[in-house]
Amino acid sequence: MRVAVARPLLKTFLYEAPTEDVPLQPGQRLLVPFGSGKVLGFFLGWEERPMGAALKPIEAILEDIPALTEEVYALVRFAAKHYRAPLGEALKAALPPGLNVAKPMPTKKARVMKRKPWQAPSVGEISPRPEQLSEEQTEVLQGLTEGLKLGSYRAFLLHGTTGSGKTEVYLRLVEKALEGGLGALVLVPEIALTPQLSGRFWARFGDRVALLHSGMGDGERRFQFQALREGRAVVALGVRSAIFAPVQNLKVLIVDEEHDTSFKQEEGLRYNARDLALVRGRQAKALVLLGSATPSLESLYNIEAGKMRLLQMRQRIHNRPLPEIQLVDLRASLLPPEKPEAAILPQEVLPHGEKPEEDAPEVSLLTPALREALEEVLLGGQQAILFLNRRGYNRMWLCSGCGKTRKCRRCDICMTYHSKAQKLQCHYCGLNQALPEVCEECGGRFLKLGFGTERIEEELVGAFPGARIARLDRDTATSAGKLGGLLERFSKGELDILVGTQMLTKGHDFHGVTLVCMLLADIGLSLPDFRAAERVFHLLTQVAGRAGRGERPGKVLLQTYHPEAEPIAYILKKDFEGFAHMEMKRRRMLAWPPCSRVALIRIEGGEPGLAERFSRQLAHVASEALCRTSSNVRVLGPAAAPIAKVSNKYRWQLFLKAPSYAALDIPLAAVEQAVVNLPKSIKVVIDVDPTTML
DNA sequence: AGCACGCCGACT
DNA sequence: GTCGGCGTGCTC
Repeated sequence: MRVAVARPLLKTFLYEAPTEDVPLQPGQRLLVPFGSGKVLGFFLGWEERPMGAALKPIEAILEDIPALTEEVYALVRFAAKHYRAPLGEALKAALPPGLNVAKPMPTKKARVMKRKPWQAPSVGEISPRPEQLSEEQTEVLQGLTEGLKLGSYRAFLLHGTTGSGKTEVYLRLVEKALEGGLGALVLVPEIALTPQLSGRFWARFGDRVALLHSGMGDGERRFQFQALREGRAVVALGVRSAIFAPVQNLKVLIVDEEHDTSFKQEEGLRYNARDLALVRGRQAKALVLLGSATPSLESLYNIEAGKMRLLQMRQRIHNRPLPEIQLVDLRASLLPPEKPEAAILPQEVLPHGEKPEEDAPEVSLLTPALREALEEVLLGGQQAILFLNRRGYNRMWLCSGCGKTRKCRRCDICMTYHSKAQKLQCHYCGLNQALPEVCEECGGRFLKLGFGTERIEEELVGAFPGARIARLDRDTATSAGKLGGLLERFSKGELDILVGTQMLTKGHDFHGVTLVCMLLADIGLSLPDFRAAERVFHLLTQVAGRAGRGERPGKVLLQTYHPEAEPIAYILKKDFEGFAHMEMKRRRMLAWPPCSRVALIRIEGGEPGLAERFSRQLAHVASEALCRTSSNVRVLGPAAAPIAKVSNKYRWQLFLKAPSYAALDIPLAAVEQAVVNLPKSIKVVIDVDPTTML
């Protein structure tokens, strides 16, 4: 019998079948002897023993009913092939903790003995089921219901402005599915699976919903998985790995915030759950609904190609106005007129090795315009969200003597100063370092440059002593409980101002918020990634969307050094279509996705020269393979990765850019073959359809 | 990924 | 003279 072992090996293996006649289904979990030990394996199919081959017998069958349903098994096979991952490793990735190890499934008895029924988390304010839907909601839902009735594969893109009531559409669609005895799967971004959202599903569907979230304990996750597998739960709500959930009779798949990058798994089986939702939907003859206020260019491309139908909701519910967006030009508002560049340079973009002015004026992101707006909010008893996509206090410490910044000794990255922990921290590898008094190299004193959320919080507390202020980022929301607690306090009006990072941007529905400020919109604009502009545009739209979701209209302050930059200019015009057209034209011209297909090959090694040498070799191998074909695939690079060293590994990378997915196969196969002969100290990662080039 | 086998430095 | 470093190679 053919078996895939749960190891990162491209080969599969043959074993002696059990002597008695046992029915086995593809994907069924086995225990097999492998090398000197025993490992988890997956049954693939029956196969004759080759002449003269000595095969080991399998050790045990770990389950009677396969954890992986036939449908999920087919999906994983597709994913393993598409993303070029070993099948055994991919199958393992599709299983919840506890079932992805070489042990039998825990017995029913053990499960009954544990865990009282699952409790919905404490949630604060939950919007009740509205009696009446908006006109647009009704129309969209009608289109979806008709699609569902057809019982064949259909894909829709719901482009709904922030606050237009997309979540209610999802809930109603799931209701429809359940009425028809059908199962549903809802995927949300990592950070958006807040108590608020799960609370709404729980309130509507009770324990017919299984929640699948990485923040849950292993036992809980397995329990939820089993509830789906056994049909006790019929709706799965979860983050990207929930794409493999064993929902029975699956006929509705929903991907909320489909543009979000957290749907991409960045290790092992590097799948994109949004893309796999379309594949699974096709396989299951189901309806797939992708929703977003800022659809990805990939989805817009699919609309153009007629592969998906576009549904739109342009109005906010109750016809609430979209927030007014006001530009705050940091160049004008921060600077002493006689010395403009002095304040800009040290704060953000300091060219390599250049010394900043020592007498650079103290600047603050609490601009006069923002202070004024905050005062108004506080006087009116309303709430404000301040957004800054960077945690910590200072972005970097720079020696005024020698001009060098404090860098992580394991990574090619400036360390961030954290005032609460009194540490310098590397945001890439997590390394902490005690604070140096003066520069270790020249004894110079440090210039403490750049802003993080900690610094903003401190400034706020100083500027508005009476206000109730809290910070929400990875440093304060260290657990699901703390995150929920902060969100709940804010939602109940026990806080006036919340300052935070991305965590604040997604899916939250705070009705008291009338002011949102993007403290520094420029972050991310200049990343060397063809999606940089799209990312910034998405982020700014999402942030702006948090304002004015209640009775009172909202206002957004957008602070920037680059008001002319395209994503920012289009945000100010509230012109999604304009941005999308412009960006699509650019992608087409430069042949970047979605107008092409890309694979990234990253080569990591412990010494700088090693990674470089082998990346050149692999680039050569790819080019050679392409010489023999007529396809116009291009090999870009190799070049040092933008962050050239992470955790003491030097990183080089090259790209393959192809007109179609199929054209990537020849060069990738050649690279894979060459990798086998590389020394083991070199790590090579192939990322098909990468979401980030860093 | 594990795990074993196999050749070169600091210790009982 | 050994214990052990991790480079290389294999796992049905």
